[in-house]
Amino acid sequence: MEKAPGKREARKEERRLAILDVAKRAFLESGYSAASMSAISAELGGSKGTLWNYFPSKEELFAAVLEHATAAYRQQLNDLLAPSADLWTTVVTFCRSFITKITSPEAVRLHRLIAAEAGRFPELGEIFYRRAPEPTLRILAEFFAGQMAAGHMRADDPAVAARALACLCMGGLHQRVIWGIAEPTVDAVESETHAAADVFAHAYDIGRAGGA
Amino acid sequence: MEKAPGKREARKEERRLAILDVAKRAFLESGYSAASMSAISAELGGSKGTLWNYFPSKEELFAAVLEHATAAYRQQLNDLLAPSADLWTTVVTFCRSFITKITSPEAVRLHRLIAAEAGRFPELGEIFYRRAPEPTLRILAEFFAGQMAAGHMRADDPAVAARALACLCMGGLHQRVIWGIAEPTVDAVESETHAAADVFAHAYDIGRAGGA
DNA sequence: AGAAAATCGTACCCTATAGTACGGTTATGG
DNA sequence: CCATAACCGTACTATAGGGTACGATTTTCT
Repeated sequence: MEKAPGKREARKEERRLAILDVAKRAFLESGYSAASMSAISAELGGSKGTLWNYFPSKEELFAAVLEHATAAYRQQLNDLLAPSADLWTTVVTFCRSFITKITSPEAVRLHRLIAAEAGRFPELGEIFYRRAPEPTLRILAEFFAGQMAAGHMRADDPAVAARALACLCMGGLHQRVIWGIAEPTVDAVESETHAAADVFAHAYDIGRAGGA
Repeated sequence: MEKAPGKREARKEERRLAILDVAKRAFLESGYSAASMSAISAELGGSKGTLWNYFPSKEELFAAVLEHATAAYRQQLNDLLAPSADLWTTVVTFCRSFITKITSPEAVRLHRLIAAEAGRFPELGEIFYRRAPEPTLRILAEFFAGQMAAGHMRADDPAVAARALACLCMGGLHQRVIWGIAEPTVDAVESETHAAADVFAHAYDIGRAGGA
């Protein structure tokens, strides 16, 4: 089905990506209402006609931007679970990576934007959820199911365990960063990581390496 | 210090509250950018001059609305911790009330608005945090400190325990409601309540009443 | 009653913005 | 080499929104 690219299509795709990139910055920075098509077009450098040629309205550009951004977000969340020697280390490592990702400036802006517009663009929350939190929870749940079966942690509903760990990672520092009252410094991430992992380990009878 | 009210001041205050009420609806519904001063003034029924008489700019009206709304929000969060016969029941009751409050339509809209604008109005997140999450966490932490001292739960940092419980209540259903992909039905709240309380109870060695 | 403050209605200014129109220009494909 | 599709620049429309100005009117304080 894939034909030889052809310079036409190649340039079009490249341009499309450039537009999405500029528009993404604009929307993440200012929100939907405050971002301006004219400004996006100006930063792109071409004419406004061209922009409307690619995306026939502000809403459709916005939808495309979110589609693209959440896809990239998902990509980043896929490889967070890296099994280590022991379960405790795996959990700590996951928490650290996960908290680091979700408190990164771009992730925070994306989160804000989605929360802000979820009321007026109902599909928006769904495409985000299907792409980021849901797969992450699924991977976690599958992993915990195996660990429970192997007797490395208390047996219970693995989906509940997955949600619990995700909650513990998202509720504290992440929330405060979103509210703009905390910075995701390395120290803050580390402290949050250990608090989350600690509570989780106690809840599911996970032994700490070194026997603390 | 408080002088006799005087009809002048009384009417002024009343009018001020009416403005805040209308403006609150507008901002919660549309967000800062999309809400319009002219529309607010129109819904109020007076002249635009009067509106600008009370609040000299859109930004100041917005700030006043948030100030007022978060104050009300705090009021509602204060009485959530109602000690019962045993600790397990207290925790479950708290989770249920807390989750119910934070998933209510108005709380969700407020949350969205604050998340959306925290980037551009840095003080905003702070006034919200100081008024709602922080007092709640403090009350929880004090309560847990007492329970730990009495040997009713595993002794640990009570602040960490408070944060953990709050995270467990905010991470699941609440997030999905904010993203617009879940409804805060009674059943959903109940299920979330028990999941959160269960994990917390295991993490802190809290015995269930009836010995499950 | 009379001064002062608040309100009203309305018209107005200025700027910004989504979106259109169009004639000229450049690149691509056959 | 030529038709065609994309692109550019620019000027333009229409609308809306924040904020102001001002004279007329009502309400409150003394």
